[in-house]
Amino acid sequence: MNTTRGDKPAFHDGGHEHQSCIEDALARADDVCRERGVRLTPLRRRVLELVWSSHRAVKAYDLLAALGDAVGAAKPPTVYRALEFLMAQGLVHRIDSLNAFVGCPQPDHRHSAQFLICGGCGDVSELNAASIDRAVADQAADSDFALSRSIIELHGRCPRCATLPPTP
Amino acid sequence: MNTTRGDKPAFHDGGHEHQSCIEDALARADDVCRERGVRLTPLRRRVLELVWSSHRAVKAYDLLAALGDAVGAAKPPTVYRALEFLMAQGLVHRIDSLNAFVGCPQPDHRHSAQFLICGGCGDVSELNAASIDRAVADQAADSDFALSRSIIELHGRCPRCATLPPTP
DNA sequence: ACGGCTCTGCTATAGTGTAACGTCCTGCCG
DNA sequence: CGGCAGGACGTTACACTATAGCAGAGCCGT
Repeated sequence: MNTTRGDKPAFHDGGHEHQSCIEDALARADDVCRERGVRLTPLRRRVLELVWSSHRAVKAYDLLAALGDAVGAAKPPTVYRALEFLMAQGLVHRIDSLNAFVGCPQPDHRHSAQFLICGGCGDVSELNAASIDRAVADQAADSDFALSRSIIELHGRCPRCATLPPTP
Repeated sequence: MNTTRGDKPAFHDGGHEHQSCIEDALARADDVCRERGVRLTPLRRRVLELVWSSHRAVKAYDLLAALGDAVGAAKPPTVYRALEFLMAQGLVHRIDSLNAFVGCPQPDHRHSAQFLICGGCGDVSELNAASIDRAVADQAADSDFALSRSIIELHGRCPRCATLPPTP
C-alpha cells in the first residue's frame, strides 16, 4: 500500500493484494457515511466497489456494463446518480481529462488533489502535495482570482511503465 | 490588454477593444503557420477566429453552429479536424473540464499552461507560472513519474465577478 | 396510517466525439 | 503538359458521454 505521504508516495506495486484495497475503501466509505448520516445504499456501495476494482480510472459506461452483467442491464442515470453521490461524499473523484472516475483513498476529509495518470498501465495515483496547492493559491491570488476548485491531472509514465515508448 | 507576465497578469477588462485581440491572434497564427510551413486554410482560420470571438471557452458544437450559419450546416468532423490542427500548432488549447476550446495567446513557443476559469463571466485566462510548473515537476520527480502533459484548470471567480455568489 | 422524503427505474433525448470512405485540390516531378 | 502523391474537406453513419423528467417503491418520523 501507499500513503501518498511517504518517501516514494505514488503508485502501487504490481503484486500487491488488491482485494484489501477494495475492502479498506469500502470500510472507510461505511465509516464516513455513517458519521455523516448519509446512506451508502447497496447500489452505491456496489458502484464504489466497481470503481475500486482497479487503480485505473473507470468509465461510467463500463460501470454500467458491469452492473448489468447478470440482471437486466442498468440504465445510465442509475450509475450517474450513484457516482454523483459518491463524488459529493468525496468517495470518488472524476478525472476530467479521461471522462472517468477513480476511488479516493482519503474520503474522510476535504482536500484538493492532484492526479498522476500513467499512459502505460492506466493506473492513477492521487497526490496531496501542499507545495502544488501553495503555488496554485499564490498564482491565483496574484491575479485577484477567487479560487474554488483546482483540477490538476498529470499525464505521463509511472515508474514501472517508464521504459516503454510514449504511447499517449 | 494583458501580458500574463505583469503585476496583475490575468483577465481582460470589460471595456477592452476585443476586435484587436482577434486580429492579433489571427496575425500571430498566420506568422507561425508560415514559419512552420503548414497551411492555415480559410476554414481553419475561420474556426480560429470564432474561438477568439470571446475570451470564453467555446464548445465544438457552438463553432459548428456558427460555421453553418449561412450555408448548409457544417458537420462535426469539419470542426473537430480544424480544432485538431489548431491544437497541434498550439493555436488553441482544450479545456477538458469544460469540453471546450480557447485561443492561446502565445502560440509561438511550446509551453505548459494553467487556466483560470471564471464561473461568473466564463472568461478564461492563461497563466504560464514557472512556480506551478516547478512544484508539479518536483512532485512528479518525487514519485519517479515521467511527466508528459500537465492539465491544470483552476475554477473560481475573476476580480470583476468576485462579488457575485458562487454559481458554479 | 399518513405524509414527506429519498432512492431507484425507466424512457427519451441532448451533447460530445470519431471511423471510414470518397472527392477535390494542390504542389511536385518527370 | 500530364500524372501522381498527399493533404484537406465533405458526408454518412455511428459510438460514447450525460441529463431531463416522470413514476413507483421504500424509509422514517409523527
